[in-house]
Amino acid sequence: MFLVRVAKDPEIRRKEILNAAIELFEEKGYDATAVSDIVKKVGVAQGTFYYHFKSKEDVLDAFLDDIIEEIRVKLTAICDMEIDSIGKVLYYFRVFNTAGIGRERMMVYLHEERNALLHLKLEKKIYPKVLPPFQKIIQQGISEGVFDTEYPYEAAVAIFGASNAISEGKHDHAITEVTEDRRLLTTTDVMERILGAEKGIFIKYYRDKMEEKR
Amino acid sequence: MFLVRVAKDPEIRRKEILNAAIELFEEKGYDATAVSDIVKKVGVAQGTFYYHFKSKEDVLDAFLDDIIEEIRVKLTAICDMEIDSIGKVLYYFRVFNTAGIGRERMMVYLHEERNALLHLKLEKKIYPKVLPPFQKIIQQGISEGVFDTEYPYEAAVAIFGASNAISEGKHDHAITEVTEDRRLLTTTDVMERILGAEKGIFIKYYRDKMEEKR
DNA sequence: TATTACTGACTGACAGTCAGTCAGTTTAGG
DNA sequence: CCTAAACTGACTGACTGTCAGTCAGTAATA
Repeated sequence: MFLVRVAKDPEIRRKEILNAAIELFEEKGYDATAVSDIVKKVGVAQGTFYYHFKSKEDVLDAFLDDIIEEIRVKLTAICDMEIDSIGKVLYYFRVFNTAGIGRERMMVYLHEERNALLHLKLEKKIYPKVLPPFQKIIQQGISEGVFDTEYPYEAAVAIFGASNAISEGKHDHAITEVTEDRRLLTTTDVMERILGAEKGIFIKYYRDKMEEKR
Repeated sequence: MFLVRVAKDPEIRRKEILNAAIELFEEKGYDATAVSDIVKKVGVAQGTFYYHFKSKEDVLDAFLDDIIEEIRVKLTAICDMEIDSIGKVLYYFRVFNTAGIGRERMMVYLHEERNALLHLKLEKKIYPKVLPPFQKIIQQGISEGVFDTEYPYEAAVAIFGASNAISEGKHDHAITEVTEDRRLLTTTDVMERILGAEKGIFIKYYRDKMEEKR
């Protein structure tokens, strides 16, 4: 038994392998996906994998870079919009709620122990991409007079940390049952406080301008 | 070559294995520590390991349970103290800054990729232990009239998320250089805002009552 | 013909298994 | 009360299966 050997443009092959890997990562998790599974799915030899990727972790990095680049592009677009800072903050968060596989599934997925490495790497890689533009939005808000903080960078860091913790709590350790509505309410409340914004300004803006666009 | 076989009280043996494992985890990281390394260090056979532990992950869980129990005991003590909520909050955070190997080393350790599983598991396990008592402190503060929030639980979650994010070295790419002093300043600022406390109240209390005790 | 893409058998390291060993303890017969 | 047989459970270490990663060689292509 033998198969015809096909040589493809390396970029094409690389994509093939990467896509197969991503599908398997989403299906079985990173740990449980063997390199032999990936090459079987693509229909190439094990060596081909290592011709295109340095290691199994290297594919993971490529996967994460894809996700992060997708998000970065969207965020840059938001920063360049000609709207006020409140709107930008809300758009900014909408990107996270819809990015990648979709926040809900993504969140559960990231918290599975078989994806621990993926989780850690994503966190490490995404913050430097996301925080500087967010800081700019906050500074815009300060100029506009709607935000008031001495530490715009740390405010950005704190908001991401806090909102992440609030929405993660849903999956793990919530005492009170957390509805989607309460999550929105508490997250915007915390954001307003950290940014020194008028109480209720985000929720008001959200109800007026964001919801109608759904 | 042969060694005398020694049978010990299972609890003793278990501790021996656990301690050796912990030392190796701290030295080489979780991933890089092989079960064969652990048993070599204790001087027992591989099978003995699996007589006392279900799996390699099982030792990790035992290790984490140890750390968490140590912290839980300290936190409970703080909650039972007869002092005001501001003091309790500050003591609460001091426990985290000195717990385990020491915050600084622990933080670096946890962010190494070879410890990704350890990191994720610790996060998952520690929050349910830490948040409910912290919520109680916040409620005490509300009764005392120094805090003002409608969402004490989410405030607790947000504070942990935010302060973690600020100190976790997500500020690797910070524009301003982050000193220990700035970290304290920004963290207390964020806490005050989330809790609706008077501006500067934590820092003032810290400088007055906490620093003298060092 | 040279270079590039690819092959798949191979290696070494690892987590976990298992049939069997042996020191100590309990039981039963004298 | 002694002792030998039966039993228990901690322990052994060679073994298995799986996996990431390697490499000497082969086919396709420029």
